[in-house]
Amino acid sequence: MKEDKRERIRDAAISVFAEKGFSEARADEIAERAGVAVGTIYNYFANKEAILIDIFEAEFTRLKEFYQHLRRSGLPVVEQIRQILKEHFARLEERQELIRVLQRERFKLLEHPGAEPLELYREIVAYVEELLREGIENGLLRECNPRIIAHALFGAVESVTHCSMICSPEESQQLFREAPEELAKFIWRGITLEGG
Amino acid sequence: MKEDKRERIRDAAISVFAEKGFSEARADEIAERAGVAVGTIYNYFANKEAILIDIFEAEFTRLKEFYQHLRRSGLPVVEQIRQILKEHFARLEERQELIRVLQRERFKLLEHPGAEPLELYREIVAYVEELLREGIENGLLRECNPRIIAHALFGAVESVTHCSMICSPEESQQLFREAPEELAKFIWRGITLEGG
Amino acid sequence: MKEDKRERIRDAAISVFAEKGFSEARADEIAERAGVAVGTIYNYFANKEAILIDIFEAEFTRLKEFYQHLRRSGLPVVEQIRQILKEHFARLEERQELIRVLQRERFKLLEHPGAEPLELYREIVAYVEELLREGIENGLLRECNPRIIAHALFGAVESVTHCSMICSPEESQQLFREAPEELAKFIWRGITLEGG
Amino acid sequence: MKEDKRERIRDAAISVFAEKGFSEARADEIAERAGVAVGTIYNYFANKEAILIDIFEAEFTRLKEFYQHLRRSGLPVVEQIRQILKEHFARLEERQELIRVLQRERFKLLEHPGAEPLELYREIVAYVEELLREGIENGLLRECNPRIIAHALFGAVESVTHCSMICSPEESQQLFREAPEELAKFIWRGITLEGG
DNA sequence: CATGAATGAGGTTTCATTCAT
DNA sequence: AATGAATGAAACCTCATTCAT
Repeated sequence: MKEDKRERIRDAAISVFAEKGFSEARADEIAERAGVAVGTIYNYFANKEAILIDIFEAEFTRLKEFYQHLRRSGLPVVEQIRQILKEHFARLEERQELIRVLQRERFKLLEHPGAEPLELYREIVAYVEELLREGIENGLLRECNPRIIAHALFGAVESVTHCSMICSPEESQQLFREAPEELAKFIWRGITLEGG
Repeated sequence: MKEDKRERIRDAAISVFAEKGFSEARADEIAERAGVAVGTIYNYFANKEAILIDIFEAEFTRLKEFYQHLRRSGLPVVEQIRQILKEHFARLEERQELIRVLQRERFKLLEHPGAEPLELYREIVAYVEELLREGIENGLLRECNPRIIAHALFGAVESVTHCSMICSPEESQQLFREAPEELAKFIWRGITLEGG
Repeated sequence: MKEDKRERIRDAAISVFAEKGFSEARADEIAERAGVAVGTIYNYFANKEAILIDIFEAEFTRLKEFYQHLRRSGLPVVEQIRQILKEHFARLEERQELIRVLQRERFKLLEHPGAEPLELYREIVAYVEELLREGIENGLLRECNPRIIAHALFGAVESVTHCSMICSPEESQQLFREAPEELAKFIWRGITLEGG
Repeated sequence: MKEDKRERIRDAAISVFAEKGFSEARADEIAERAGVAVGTIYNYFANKEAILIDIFEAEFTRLKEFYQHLRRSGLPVVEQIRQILKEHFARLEERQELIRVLQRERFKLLEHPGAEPLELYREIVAYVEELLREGIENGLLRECNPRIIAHALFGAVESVTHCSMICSPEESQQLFREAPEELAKFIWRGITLEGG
């Protein structure tokens, strides 16, 4: 019950942050959408920014766990990358607003250089980077700068959100249906050896 | 002289927006960096948001012109894409702060659905989309959804900015040197026909 | 308690408006005199102008009720006019600042042509106008344009405020003592039939 | 030519003051309506308030001269009062905006207790007051407090402006036609001896 | 723990006034 | 004398945060 209220506040915050952006989001509105009084927010979070940090931390922790799990799975590199993409798109579909907040407010992480979320983000990218490196070493992927390509991979996936920004809701729906397959192909070709 | 002052205000705004984000940027600081009084800002722009919109509009207009020029050039698709990447990275290198603002505040465009900048952005992506479509029709590029891939292309390129966010200044420098080549390869493989 | 605070803010505003005029009245000073923080004002009123409108509305509603009550009283026209003057001067004595604000800022009502206060003001004058018309029909008052004379009646009464503006506090006091009687006579002679 | 420009600025100010009130009147708009640059205003007036003071002073000086002239005319009291009303209404008709400004901003005079305009205003009322006193002494007017009645007289006349505030332009026109006669009768009966 | 009225620091914007041209 | 861009003090209002109930 207690944790439930914290959850509700966070979800309400996600919804408002996604819509107006962090800075324009008012505590009143978060409280209203969460169905609590403004004061209650401050029983669970130190301040508005703490909610955002918490959102980042929760999602990045979740992602990190996913990657750790994946690594321990012992699946071949190819399959791991496939799983990553699958996971990403599944998450995007089920929690569009959350993903939108993470992308929209990502720059705020820089204001807390030593804090948890940025560190987690680094680790997440590092996992992918290492995966790519492994793939290269195993002769499965082509030679490349794994850090750059790891980011490019994320960038390509995230672009779907930007795309949905400029098209109609109907086009958006179609987009979300086709994007996983399209991007998987795009990325796959981008990183595998010719003829691989 | 007059246009010069407007320019100085805009550049100062870019610098502050890049650093703190639009919402946290204070008019005082923009004025200070521009070397003018606060009031002067409002002789050139209706309000703080108008500066941001102007920044978007100016850059997107510039980009649109570049794309129009490119299209009229009659260069082969391959070469056009090469030029686009070259242009993007050159711009990123010479105006990092500007690019950072465009990426950071892109979501604000949604608040002005009918306004110029969003329309320009649509046109820009549409150019790339059409270029891809042309390449596909000519048998130069593989079959794909050109809209999705157009965005993915942008996303991959933009990811460099995010990458530079999480690494040291030295790593960043190296990154900017290597990224163009790396991304060109990644994208090229991602869109060409096998063995193309 | 809550309504009490709203009241205190309104009264403080009346005091400042009377002294400096609406436009020169600063929100800080209203808050200070009301014994609240600036922000508290805006928990009760949308903005500074809303306080003024509220002042007009409250007083005009009060007046309208007085006139409605009077009309239902069935008193003879003569007595009704006597009551109106009595009421006016009593109100002037007990709430000089309020009356001063109503007179001073009356022109601001024109900026809200369809709003409540102007409408109430119209109704109030209309009551007097009709009363005069009734008196004329009954042969108690001389033939006249009741609308013009209704306004003239108000104007004459209000002039006391202007008079007090240009004389010393001592003279003012004497003025307030003598004015009711003097004006009653003046008005009475002005509207009754010769020898009435 | 020089005096002409000063005049144009003053007239423009009257027009803006009448419309928006002194405090809401912007120097830019006065300049625009006067057909000069903002800076030019300050070559002729020390500041915005000085224009208002000047407007008051000019009109009150004019009025004072009229009253002085009248007094020296040796006309009978009755005729003098008739002339005063005639003059008032003529002025109201030819310079409605000016009259509106004088009435609207009259309270600002209190902020300059020792200044010329308030002094002139005192003198003007004093003339009428004395005229009334003379009439009473001569047995032409009824016994009354001449100061109060002098103000009441002004108040009644000024009420026409307020009346025109709440009615349609067409009603206003009719009002201005009928008011002089109506008010003259009202006032005359209010101050003369019964059967006078 | 929950509430929500109160707080007041702080930011945006306005606009009277100046002064270099 | 005329100009109008530049100035910056000042005012309104917002809204994250607190704390008494």
